[in-house]
Amino acid sequence: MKFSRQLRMLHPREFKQVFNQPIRSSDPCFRVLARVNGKQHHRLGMAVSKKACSKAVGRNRIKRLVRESFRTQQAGQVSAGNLDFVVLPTAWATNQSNETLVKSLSVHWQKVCRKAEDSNDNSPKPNDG
RNA sequence: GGAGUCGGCCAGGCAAUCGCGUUUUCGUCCUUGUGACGAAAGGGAGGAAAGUCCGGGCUCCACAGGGCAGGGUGCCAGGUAACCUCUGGGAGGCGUGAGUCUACGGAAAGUGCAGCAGAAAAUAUACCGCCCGCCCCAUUAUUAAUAAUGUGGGCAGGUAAGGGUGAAAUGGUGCGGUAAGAGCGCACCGCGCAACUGGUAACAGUUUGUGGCAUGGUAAACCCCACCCGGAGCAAGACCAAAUAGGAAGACUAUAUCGUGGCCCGCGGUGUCUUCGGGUAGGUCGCUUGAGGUUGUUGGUGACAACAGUCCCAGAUGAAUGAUUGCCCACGACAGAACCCGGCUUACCGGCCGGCUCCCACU
Repeated sequence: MKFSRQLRMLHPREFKQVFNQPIRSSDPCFRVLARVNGKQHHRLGMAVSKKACSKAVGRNRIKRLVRESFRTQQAGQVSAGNLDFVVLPTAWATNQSNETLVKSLSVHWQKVCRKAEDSNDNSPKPNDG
């Protein structure tokens, strides 16, 4: 699959929308936030802080892994509505191998999509969990 | 062969599949454009891209001008757009040597500073000593006065040889000299000044003359001297332009105020008149052809320069340059361009090449 510029979130206001009322998924490596975007495709945004990784080389590595994972897995999946994803790596992720991070991400994608479908089905009812 | 020293180079490789920017070409579509989509081909991080410590280019402020303040540089010459820890040379320190290190101008313009130790730390001084003289004491000689002697005491003076302190104590060694001593005198060494010679110069000298010898250290303390430095930075700056708002440009000019930077001068705007276009979000440019790389020739010890040929080698902007698999090996460190160059500094797994020095062995 391709990963063109249209599949990326480019403006601060788009990030703000996701931060507003997101679907969450987190583990020691990443926090993933998502929200239905009402477009023809999923979109990806990243926020890799200097706090998470002080070296530019490390930040680039994480961003490339996230993009690659998104491209190979998420773009093919069909869910109730297309989503905007924002991936926030933690400082812990800096020291992990590529393999570990890729595994972690694929779990996140599935989890977020399932949650999105559930909330779409149950949206009329209040959640009594 | 071993030890060392200096310089240069590389920064895992190959293949397959998938993917991201960029440039060019071609095709399709339409709203005919700096368009969208697709295909092919080319190219896609570093030696430090880093730290932002210096120096420039470039942009705007006046064409960056005068003065004060402030800052930088600091042996000599050269190279450079400019700076430097660049190049060559000099001096001094270290090393057997190849080499290497040096904030390396001025302390007889002035001011300041120096713990402990030591007698004394800057107009030299005199603690222990050494020595002359006088007085007392003791002993000996002597009739006494007196004289001589002293591991003896005191007073006044002469000394800086010797001792000890310190990072540093007012030239060193020897001989003469003297009461003891002293550049007091002499020889040699060292030092200062002048001349001469060599060198563009710093500086040097088996050279000559002269001076008995002075001006201790510290200027990464103030300072003095010489030379240099305007400020801000690509979020510079230029252009296109929704919403919104009513100003903007040119000419002339007293005060006040702003641009303007640490300050003053100076310069430009706000004021008046004339004429109609200005501008935030966002976008485009700036943005990579350059003090460029590379090959050769010539000049130079060299840094480097000149000429000729040849090449185009990242240009992103929520920010591309990656992932997976297989094989090989030395098993892969530090680390990611953000306007561009020249240096410096710091980080770093390892590997390769060359010059030179010393030691050992063999011929």
